[in-house]
Amino acid sequence: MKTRIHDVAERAGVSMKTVSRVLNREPNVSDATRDRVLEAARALRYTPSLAARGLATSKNYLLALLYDNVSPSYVLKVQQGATNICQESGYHLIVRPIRESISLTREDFVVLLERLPVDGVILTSPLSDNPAMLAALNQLNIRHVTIGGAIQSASCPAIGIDNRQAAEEMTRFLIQSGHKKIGFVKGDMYHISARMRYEGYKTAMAAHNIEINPEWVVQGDYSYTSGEVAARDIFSRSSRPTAIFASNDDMAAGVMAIAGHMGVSVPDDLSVGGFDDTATAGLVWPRLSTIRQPVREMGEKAAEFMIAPPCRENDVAAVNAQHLSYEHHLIIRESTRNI
Amino acid sequence: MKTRIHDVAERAGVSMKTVSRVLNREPNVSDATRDRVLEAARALRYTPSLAARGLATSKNYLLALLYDNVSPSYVLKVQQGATNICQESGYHLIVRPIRESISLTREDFVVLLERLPVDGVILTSPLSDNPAMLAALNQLNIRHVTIGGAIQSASCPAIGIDNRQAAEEMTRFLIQSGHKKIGFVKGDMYHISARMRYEGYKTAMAAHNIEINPEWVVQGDYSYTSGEVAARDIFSRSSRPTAIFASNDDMAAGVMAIAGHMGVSVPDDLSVGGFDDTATAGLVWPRLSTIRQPVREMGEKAAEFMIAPPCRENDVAAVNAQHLSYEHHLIIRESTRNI
DNA sequence: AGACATATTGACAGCGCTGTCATTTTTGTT
DNA sequence: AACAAAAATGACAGCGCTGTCAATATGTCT
Repeated sequence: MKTRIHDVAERAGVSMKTVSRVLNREPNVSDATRDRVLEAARALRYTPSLAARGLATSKNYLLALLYDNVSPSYVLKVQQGATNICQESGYHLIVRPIRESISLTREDFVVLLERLPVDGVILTSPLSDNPAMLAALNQLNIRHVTIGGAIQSASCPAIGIDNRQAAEEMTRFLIQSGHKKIGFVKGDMYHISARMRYEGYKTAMAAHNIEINPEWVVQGDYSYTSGEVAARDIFSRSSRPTAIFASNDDMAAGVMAIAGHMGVSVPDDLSVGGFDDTATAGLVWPRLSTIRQPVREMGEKAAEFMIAPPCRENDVAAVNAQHLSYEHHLIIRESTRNI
Repeated sequence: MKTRIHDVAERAGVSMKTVSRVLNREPNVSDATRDRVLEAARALRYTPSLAARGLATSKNYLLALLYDNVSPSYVLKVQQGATNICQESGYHLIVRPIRESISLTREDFVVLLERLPVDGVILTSPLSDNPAMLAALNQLNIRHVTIGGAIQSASCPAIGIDNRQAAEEMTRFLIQSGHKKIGFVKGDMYHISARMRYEGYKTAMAAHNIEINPEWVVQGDYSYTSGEVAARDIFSRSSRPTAIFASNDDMAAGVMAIAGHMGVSVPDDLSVGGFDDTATAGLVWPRLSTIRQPVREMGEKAAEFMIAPPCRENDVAAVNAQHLSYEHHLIIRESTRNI
């Protein structure tokens, strides 16, 4: 039925072990032998059995991507990046949506992780910053990497962008476009990113000596609906801002919908800034000015970290090299304008 | 380190095989023994090794979800449904985005599938209808199920909705709202769904003796951008329709964006209908009237089909029972109105 | 040429589980 | 009580691969 390593060995006239060596790119195989083996393998269309290999090496050749509740296009981009890398290395990516992760305990996560036969776990925000999850991972001694969570303070490889600086940049852009009355819609504060983005907004405002009107700063939760609620809230105040910076695209889209509904024209009466450059940003009209993160690349790097051999415990430099902050880009579209 | 079945057997005072029987819910174990084993397993926090089990049974306990290029929220819902079921049965779901699948040959797919160590493959549209993919699957004798592809004619389990009837329903709804000048944006004709939706539109129009103006029927490819292009095209004609039925939400959103841009007010000057009820439908303003598919349930059913023991070859009834057409729902929102 | 170091190769056990089949225990029947 | 039939249990091999370590081939240096 299925070809086994034994068949390849026979055809190439070598031992199984030698075939194994060639297939795993181990050293100490003569070029002639290597060629012979590779050809035999190709001719027989041999693919090694993951299960057998896993049993022998006590590896699983599987990574898990865990996510909760973030925007679909974000998750899918991470997924795409991670599978790209997995593919190259003979790994596979298994996915697990986890709903309402914030209400789960460490024990819940332990149970979940115990039955996940993987060599590494990729966490996306808000799981990236979930202490119970991180504790469970450490307890079970499972390698992991976070995307979009805290970076400097992380005790594991961590990948993201400088949310604070990016938010500062967007805010500065609005200010330089002539806006002074700038509202802000906060994201779910469970996400470190939400806190950093808020910080960035405040920093930029302070740097330009613009006082923040607290009536225009509203708590959201990163959902479209919360953006709508926030916008209704802000528009019901005695005075209105000329710009609103929503800390993600979905909320920005919510703001725009309500603006449209209330006869506030974007961008003529109101500039709206988003964050993430998800699919949403290009779907609304006018299209959102936003901050782009290189999400696919981040997914790739995360998988690379999990597949690469673990670096030595004491190698501080190597560990620091796993705290990776990617560049972001301010994308200017039609939802913002000079005044 | 990790507990093995041997440890559990020792603790329960039985043989390994008996533990195995209990864990796999095999018959012929006395209740007393079963309880003892289960307790021992729980106490030891035993989880079986997928690799070892896989090697012994020549199963992989993995399913693959293959997708190309459809809307992220759609894919994610299928994913969610499928993982739900996998979880219950100790399976795991591995994902594989496949880009530009239409340009790949059977041989490409064979190579791809050969290194996918899975027990079953779930295909979403447009892969569901890709003959090269289906041929590869059959050649390698890999179980598979399609979602959103052809149903009656499928040679494998197939899950979907009656696209034709759903499109007919939407069209009828527009007609009954007083519209006669109804345009249509076709989807990518590689998708069977796109063809069926177009059929449904034509059927409904014919049933009401309304002649279709070919100037208002434009080819799109299911993308947002193609919706924009289509709208520009339609609006540039000598006369304009009062309603446009775009055969998915993304294209409908594109139509709405261009309408907004050209001063055509939705729904006052133009009603717009979408299809799929993806996240997009709720993100645009006004929100789209559309057709909802029970996507999560479809993902669940697909996984169930792949996990359940294969039905006997000659059991025609059982095979037909695997051609499953789910109910759709017409969702009326603000993008359409009576005239 | 001989002695050693080094590079290449192979034999074999064993990873943790389940299938097969033999064995023991229980149940049912007369 | 004796026996057959059925239920419960266990011994053991082997799934396909790789790690270990021993064996052999090749090269290098006096």
